[in-house]
Amino acid sequence: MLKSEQKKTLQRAQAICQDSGAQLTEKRKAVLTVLLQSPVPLSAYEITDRLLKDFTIAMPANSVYRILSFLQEKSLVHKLNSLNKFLACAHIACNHEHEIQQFLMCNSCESVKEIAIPKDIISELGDHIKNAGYHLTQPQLEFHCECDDCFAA
Amino acid sequence: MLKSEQKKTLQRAQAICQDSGAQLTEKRKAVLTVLLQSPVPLSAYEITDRLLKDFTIAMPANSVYRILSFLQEKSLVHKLNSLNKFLACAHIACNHEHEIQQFLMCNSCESVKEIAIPKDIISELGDHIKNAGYHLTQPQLEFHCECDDCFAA
DNA sequence: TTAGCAAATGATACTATATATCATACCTCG
DNA sequence: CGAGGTATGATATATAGTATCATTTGCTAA
Repeated sequence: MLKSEQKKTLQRAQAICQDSGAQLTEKRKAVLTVLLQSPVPLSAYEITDRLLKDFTIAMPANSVYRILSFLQEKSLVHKLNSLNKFLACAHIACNHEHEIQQFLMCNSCESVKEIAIPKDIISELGDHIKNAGYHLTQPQLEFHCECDDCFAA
Repeated sequence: MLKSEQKKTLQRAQAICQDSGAQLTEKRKAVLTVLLQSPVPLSAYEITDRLLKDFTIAMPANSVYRILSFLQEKSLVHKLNSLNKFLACAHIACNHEHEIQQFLMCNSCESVKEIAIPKDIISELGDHIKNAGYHLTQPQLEFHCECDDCFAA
């Protein structure tokens, strides 16, 4: 992510926090920045490492998890449940409503793309699930893929 | 799962192993039985507990994981990546080809149903993913839901 | 029958992921 | 200033998973 883009994103994040009466503290901002700078999702402990190396911040594990929870509540960060890793939301800076998230994860290079599956496909899936006796509540889907580059190689 | 059903399932599992020149040893059978008897998916350590309580087998963690890997290779057991838990394949006894698995998991009662999403929906998803620059490799999908009973309550 | 090999399991230690509990720091409002 | 809330830290522990090497077991071939 470009520096200028990043600055704008952080400003927008700050605004989102303030709207709900919360504060984007320095530490929270540092965690978010680490994720914004990473091309791949990071584990909580990897975030700890980066904070130390890049920001000289020694943050204990529980604080990292607490801050990640906070950022997830504000939809600034997502957790990839199948990888136990975290990534910054790709849509902080743009203004569109936060919708359901789906993730495409490359098994080779670990890149992740956050996409929105069209409503009609989701609702088809929802119908199918309903027939099986379940109700889809939080359709965060994680697709294990290969990206075009890795696929070609 | 009924006792009689279970016996049949274990016989079928044994046959599946033998077909590939592998053995369904007593310990492997015990792990599979624990999973067959559980209405909810279990973590590796929960399996350890059940083995001790129900079968008086004290199995170290690494053996449990090794056996689970073996059973996964034979498609007798699946892992729910978003929960770090394991469950017996619902289709051991029936003869149809093992297809791609999808799972509906109830957030409340933890019940899991293993379903097959129609090919055309999957391929719609696949097309959409291709447009985003990725190739779906292993479409195991895990849907976090509520089951009808819990939803009604 | 038994030496020898491969497959299966165990012992042990360790790494990685995550949470619980209580203490402390630091604002802000009266 | 002091009370109360929000944020963070210290510490310990729970949970998930892996690595390495040793031992057991059971087959196979002389």
